[in-house]
Amino acid sequence: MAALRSDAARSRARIIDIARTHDRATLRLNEVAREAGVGVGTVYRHFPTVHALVEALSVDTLDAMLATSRRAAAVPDPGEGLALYLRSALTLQLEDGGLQAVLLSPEDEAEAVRTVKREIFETFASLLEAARAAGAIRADLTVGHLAHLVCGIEHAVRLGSPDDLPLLLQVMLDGLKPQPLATYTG
Amino acid sequence: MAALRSDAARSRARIIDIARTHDRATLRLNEVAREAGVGVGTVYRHFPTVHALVEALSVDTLDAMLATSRRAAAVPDPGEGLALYLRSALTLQLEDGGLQAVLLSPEDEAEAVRTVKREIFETFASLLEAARAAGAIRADLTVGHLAHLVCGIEHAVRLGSPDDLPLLLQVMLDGLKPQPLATYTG
DNA sequence: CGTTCAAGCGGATAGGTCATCCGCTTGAGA
DNA sequence: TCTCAAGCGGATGACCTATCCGCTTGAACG
Repeated sequence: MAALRSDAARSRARIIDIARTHDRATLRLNEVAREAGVGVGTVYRHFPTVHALVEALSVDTLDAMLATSRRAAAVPDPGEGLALYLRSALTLQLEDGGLQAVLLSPEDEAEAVRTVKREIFETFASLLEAARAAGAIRADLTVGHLAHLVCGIEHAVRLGSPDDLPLLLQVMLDGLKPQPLATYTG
Repeated sequence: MAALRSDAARSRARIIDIARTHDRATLRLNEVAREAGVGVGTVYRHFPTVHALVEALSVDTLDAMLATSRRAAAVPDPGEGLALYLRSALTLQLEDGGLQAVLLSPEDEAEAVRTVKREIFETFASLLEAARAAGAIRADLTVGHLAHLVCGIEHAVRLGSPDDLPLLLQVMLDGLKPQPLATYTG
C-alpha cells in the first residue's frame, strides 16, 4: 500500500472510526460517509465494497488470532494447545462481528489480509495435526471441519446469550475427542 | 383462514410454486410476482412480508418436524429418542433453507404456524427432560441450548458440504453426553 | 339467469438505497 | 511559488420495495 496523502489518511481513519460504531452485518457506506463527514465518493474510493471496509475493521483481530495460534502451538500438550486456540478463536469471532465473513471469504481485498489468513490456517493445521498425533482428537476431522464448527458454535451463541459460550464451547470440545464407546448411529 | 375465492387460491398456489424455486434468503417479492404471472399487488396481498411467504413455504416441513418429534417420543430409550429427534430436525432444517428463520422468529404471521411451533417445542422439551432423567445428556443443557446448537451445526454444514453432516452431527451428539472425565477448562 | 358487490387483481409510482462519475480542491514535490 | 497528481464531494442514474386505487370477477341470491 503506497503512502497516503495526509488528507486521505485522515479521511480513511475517520471512516474506520465511524464504521466501528456500526453493526458489521448492516453497514451502509452512504450512512458511514454522512456520519464521518466525508463525501460518499471518498468512502467508495477507500473501500470499493462493504467487504473491503469490513476487512479493514478486522485486521487487528486477525493479528490477535495469529498471535494466539502461535501461543497455542507453544503449549506442551497438543490437545490443550488446540483447545486453547479453538476457545480463543471463538472468543475473537464473537467480539468481532465481521471476522467470520472475513475468514470465510475466498477473496481478500487487502494483500495483508490474505497473508495473515494463510498463516493462521497453517498454524491451525499444525495444531490439529499435533493433536491428532497425540490421540487427543477424532482422526476424521479436518481443519475445515473445525473452522466450520467454530463458526457454527459462534452462530449458536449469537442466537442466545454470551453467557452460553462456556457451555456450548465445552460441548464442542468434548465432541471432538475420540469417543471411548460406540455411539448411537441409528 | 376464511375460504379463498377460486382465483385467489390459484394466485396463491402459483406464487408458492414459483417461490419454492428460489433461494429463501434472497426472495424478492416483485421477482416472484413477475415469474408467477401475477401483479405485484397480488403477491403483497397474500404475503405482506417476505417472512410471511417463507413461513408459508415451511408449513409442510413444520408438520414433518412435529411428526418426527412425536415418533422420537415413542422410542423406548430416551437418549436414543432425543438423538433421533436432533438428527431429524437437523436434516429437515438443511433441506428447508427457510426453516431456521421460521423456527427462531418470535412473531408468526400464521396462527397455524404458531401452534405447530409450540407443539414442536413442547415435545422437544419432554424429550430433553426424559433424556436428562435417564442420565443420557448433560444436566446443564436447556431446550434453548439444544435448538441453538442444531442451528449452529446447520450453519457449519452449510459452510462446507452436506457430506459433513454425519460427522458434525456426531460431534454434537457426543458432546451432549455427560462427560465421564474432567475436561480441560483452562 | 341476471344482478350485485365484496373480494381480488394489476401495475403505476412514490420513496428509498446504492455506487459511479466528474468537475473542483488541495497536498506536497520541485 | 508553481504545478499537477491525488483526493474530495455530492449530484445523479440505476435499481428495488411496497403501497394505493381504479378496474375486474367470482359467487351468492332472488
